[in-house]
Amino acid sequence: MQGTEYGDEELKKAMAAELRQRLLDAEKEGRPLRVYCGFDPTSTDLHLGHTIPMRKLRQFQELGHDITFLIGSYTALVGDPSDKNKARPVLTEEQVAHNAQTYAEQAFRVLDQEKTKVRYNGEWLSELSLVDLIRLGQNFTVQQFLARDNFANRLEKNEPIYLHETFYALMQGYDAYALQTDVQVGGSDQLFNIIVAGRKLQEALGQKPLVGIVLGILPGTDGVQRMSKSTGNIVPINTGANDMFGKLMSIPDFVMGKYMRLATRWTPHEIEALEKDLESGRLHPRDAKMKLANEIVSIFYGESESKSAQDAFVKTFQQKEVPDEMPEYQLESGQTVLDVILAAKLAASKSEGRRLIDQKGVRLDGEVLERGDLPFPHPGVLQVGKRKFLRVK
RNA sequence: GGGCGGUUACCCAAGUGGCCAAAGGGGACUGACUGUAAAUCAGUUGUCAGAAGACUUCGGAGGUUCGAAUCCUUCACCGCCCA
Repeated sequence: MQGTEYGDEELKKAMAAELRQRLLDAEKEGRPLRVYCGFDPTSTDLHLGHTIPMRKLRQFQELGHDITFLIGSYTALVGDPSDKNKARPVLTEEQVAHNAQTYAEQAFRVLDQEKTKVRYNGEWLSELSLVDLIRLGQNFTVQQFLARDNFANRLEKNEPIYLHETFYALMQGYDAYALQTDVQVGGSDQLFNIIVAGRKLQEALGQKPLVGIVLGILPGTDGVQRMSKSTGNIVPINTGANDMFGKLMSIPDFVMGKYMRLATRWTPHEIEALEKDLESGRLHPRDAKMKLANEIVSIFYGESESKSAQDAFVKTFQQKEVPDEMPEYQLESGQTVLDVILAAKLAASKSEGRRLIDQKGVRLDGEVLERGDLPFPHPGVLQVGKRKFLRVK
């Protein structure tokens, strides 16, 4: 149960016990557990936060259980109201289909494609009639919803709570029923949907209530806020090993523990040992973070790519050497320094380019360039800021 | 249906006729330092211009005024309360 976060010790115990019982039952019946986690395909890129429940699915998979990667094609059509300030444009079916495709592709960096069922909740949700929906609703009271943290908070702050947000729980609960779920995995923000909605609906519809595996939420690169695209603190999983390594090295020290628990394959014991070494000073925080970054990058890109990402990182940032690989640019006659910066898109505007030069952030072969309006001095390696390099020929 | 309030830059948010390209915070970026793209400290953060300066921006459109984010009209969207 590493990385779980029920926010309630009793619930955790109950779930652990039920899981044990369920495993025994399944064994008796000679079948694997049906485990699923749902993802709403609202954008094209999965990030590290999404992969936390996926890795939990993977563990079940390795133990021989039956895994469903559920794509919330129907729930995504409605539009997730969590960014409730903005009317999020309702996605078209094409967009959803496209996003779903990229989600599935990325998901197989974590899951075993051969053994994973991919399902879309539109398969059954689109079949529900209004009467069906009303019947589902009869299983819940408004008070139950109002007791839920995020609704209670919003009520308190006089912020809107949309009616369809309550449908969300019902839809998700119905997913659990439709999949005859034994175990549902999700983040702690899904606690209500999983534990209240899913279990209750299953019971009402004559199924045994599922066991919820509720995982902690991974903070973003700022170390505090939940990782999410709109906050701009994500570690995307599809941008290459180097980028991922660097992004991971930029997390604050204090959040390393959470990353270790949620995003690595390490055992609780190993993590404890690491943390002890950190505390006693035997292990340097920087080295611990490198180990962490290396571990996580390996999960997605494999050992050798991760190793070379680490080498590149050390070279560039620790030893301040020029990286081996960088984009190239063919100098044209008469171009000024600023022209080149702009042409190679190292700055978004001339003003920004000037600022960078004023701030001594532009170097050619290590020499700070003081003027942007002079002709480009000579071919060489142009560095803009810490991370942008360009080989000018 | 009635009453009240809101819409400001990447995000949150101040500003209620000139001193506003617009406070503050977050984020992002740069530099110093270092232990890394951690932490800390300093700076930058509309566009164009070498600079003086010019231009565009405060939900949309129109108007008043020498001058509007600020006042008026109108349209759109949103929130809260009462029913």
